Amino acid sequence: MPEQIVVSEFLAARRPRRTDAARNFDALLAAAREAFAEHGADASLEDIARRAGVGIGTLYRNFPTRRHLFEAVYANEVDDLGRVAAEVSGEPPWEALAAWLRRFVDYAMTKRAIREAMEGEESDVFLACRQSMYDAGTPLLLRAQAAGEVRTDMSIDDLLRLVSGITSVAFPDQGQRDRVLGIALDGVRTRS
Amino acid sequence: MPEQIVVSEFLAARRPRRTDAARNFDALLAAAREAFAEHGADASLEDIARRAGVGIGTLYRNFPTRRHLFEAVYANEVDDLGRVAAEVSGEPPWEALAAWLRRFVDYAMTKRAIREAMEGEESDVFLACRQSMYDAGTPLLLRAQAAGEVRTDMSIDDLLRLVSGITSVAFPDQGQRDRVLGIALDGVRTRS
DNA sequence: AGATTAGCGGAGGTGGTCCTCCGGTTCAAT
DNA sequence: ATTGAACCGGAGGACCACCTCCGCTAATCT
Repeated sequence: MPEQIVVSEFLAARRPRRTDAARNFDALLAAAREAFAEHGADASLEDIARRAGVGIGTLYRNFPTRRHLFEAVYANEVDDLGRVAAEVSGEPPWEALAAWLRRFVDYAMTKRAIREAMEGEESDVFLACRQSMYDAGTPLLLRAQAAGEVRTDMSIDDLLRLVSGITSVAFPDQGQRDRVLGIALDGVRTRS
Repeated sequence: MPEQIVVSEFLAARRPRRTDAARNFDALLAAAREAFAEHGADASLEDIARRAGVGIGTLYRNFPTRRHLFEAVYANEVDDLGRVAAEVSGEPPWEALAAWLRRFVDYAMTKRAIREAMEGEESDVFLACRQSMYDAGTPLLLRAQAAGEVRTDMSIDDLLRLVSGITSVAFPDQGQRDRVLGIALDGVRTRS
């Protein structure tokens, strides 16, 4: 099992074993994901508990601090990203990279949160997550560069910051977002 | 006098005539600019008053609601942008556009705020500001397109959203931000 | 200089969020 | 079915931001 699963293992370890407790844990995670997507990283914790149909005490038992909760949600998303990278690795170099990046954009929750996570103070979990994202994307980038499809004067860090910037801006419709992302990616490709 | 000044006229009309009041007004605007840049659009109003060395009552007298204050700061910035557009209009097409966009990025305050202003509900002032920005940028874009320097399948709206996306992401250092911006702008240029 | 009045500023009421604590409830193991 | 432990949920105190209101201050005018 590759690196990418490490994060969710960390999550699974914290998931309670009793059935009702586990259900609440999942509900909280889902509600938090939703709330963070909507209001950014400082959504109201009491609102999250409400959405999850759970008392505020339960939230605090599972996630002693806002950061714990935030990290848990984030880790979940990042894990998926690793899985997608494996899935697309069969495609031609450029298509694989583009598909992965498009998926990167689609993470609605992470839309706002990823940005706030990249700035700000680092925690172990955030560092691990970022590393995991980089590990997932780097092979795709390197392959596209080796194939002469992507300019060689940029790093995975540059690439993800570029894309997450576009992700964090509001667009009236999805079509425009795709168009603008396409333009940015044209800058990433080598000139023919 | 072109369109761009309209916004600051609106501002000047609201500026008190008494000297101490005018000073407070300016201090509040400066403090707000700073606070919004730092904490985003929901910075604490009491903190802003404190920074300005002014009572909270004074803040509310000048700006009855947070939106009023926000709009005032925003209008100020946008106005400058119009002025810069006029300044660079002598440069060659591509250089003029690029210089203007780079200036666009530099507006630290607007960094976070512009993004939040572009989503969310529209107000008259925001619409006017956006329009003013578009009015300033459109001639530069059209000229660069006419000169065959910029792809013709994108609008000023696409362009500003692209750039403001990059603006809203945190970068470890200014150099990386410039590099990434350069890459995105390569996507904007026509292929030679 | 004195009167006038615009403007100041902060005390305090309101409401929302954070987080703790513990009496009651529900699960699971026997 | 019973029992013990794990878990639930929300009442409540601390805190902070918002915004109003009004007695006081100081700028402007004559």
